[in-house]
Amino acid sequence: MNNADTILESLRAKGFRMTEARKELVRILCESRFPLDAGLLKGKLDKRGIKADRTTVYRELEFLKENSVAQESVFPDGSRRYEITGRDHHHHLICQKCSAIEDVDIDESFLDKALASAKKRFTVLGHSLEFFGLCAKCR
Amino acid sequence: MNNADTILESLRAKGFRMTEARKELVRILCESRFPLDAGLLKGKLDKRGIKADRTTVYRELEFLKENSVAQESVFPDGSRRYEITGRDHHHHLICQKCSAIEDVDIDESFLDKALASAKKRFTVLGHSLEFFGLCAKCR
DNA sequence: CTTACTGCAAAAAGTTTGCACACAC
DNA sequence: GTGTGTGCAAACTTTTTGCAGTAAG
Repeated sequence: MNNADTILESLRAKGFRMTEARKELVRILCESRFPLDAGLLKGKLDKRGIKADRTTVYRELEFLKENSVAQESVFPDGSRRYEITGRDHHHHLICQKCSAIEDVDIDESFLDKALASAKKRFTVLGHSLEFFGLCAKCR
Repeated sequence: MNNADTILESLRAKGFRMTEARKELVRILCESRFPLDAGLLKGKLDKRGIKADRTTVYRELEFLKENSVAQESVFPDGSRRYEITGRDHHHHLICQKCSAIEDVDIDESFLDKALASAKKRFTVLGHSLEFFGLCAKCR
């Protein structure tokens, strides 16, 4: 049983229904190596022959977010993107020219130290860190 | 001569015109301790009795960005915000409850090291790093 | 007087909402 | 059958564009 099926099974166990849009969105998110926005997801559904309204995609993403299946993040270009949860915490390298997106893992232990003084006056719950520049093809 | 006047003078020296909207936007950006989006800037102009259309605000922000007077960044909530350039490089702590924004300086020397391997296949030109959580009042 | 800059109207892009209907279970 | 999930239309938010008119220098 692959990752998508595991996720879908746990949703079903919670009493949620298995619709084509839900199943395929979870599969697409599991297969993607980088975060996708609502428009891209709608496009992929179309290509796979799943007809679902824009509204359904937005509502489903909200649903997946609420159920901790997908995580939302806003990219430096303003796009609101979603990726499957459960992956190791990581960040992205975004090509300014061709919009290619790669994962990058960085050691964040420094962040705790660097934020030590700030944490006295602020409870840090999370962060957003993305890098932009040029990918191998475009530089 | 304060910072805003210095900036305005250099713009005038380049042959650009001194309009009320331009002068006041630069002043507002200089005075603000955190980045503002187009809507907030429009509101501040209104309060100060400067009537300028939304369009003018957007065009002026584009102009200030092109002339390196203001820098744009997209916040984790999706808002596109602007702050005056020339300040030391820094990041922000954003309260999820009341939307308060504070500056935070962190030592980023680690980033170079952490990105060493990624830099072999990607030219890193910049990054966006914001923290979110709860401010002193809200936690 | 020249043209940078502006306002207004309209469009575009992304996202949300209300409501009746459909379909998963 | 029950209620979750859907499509459609419309509204909303944020940003952009075209064009004729205004005003800074």
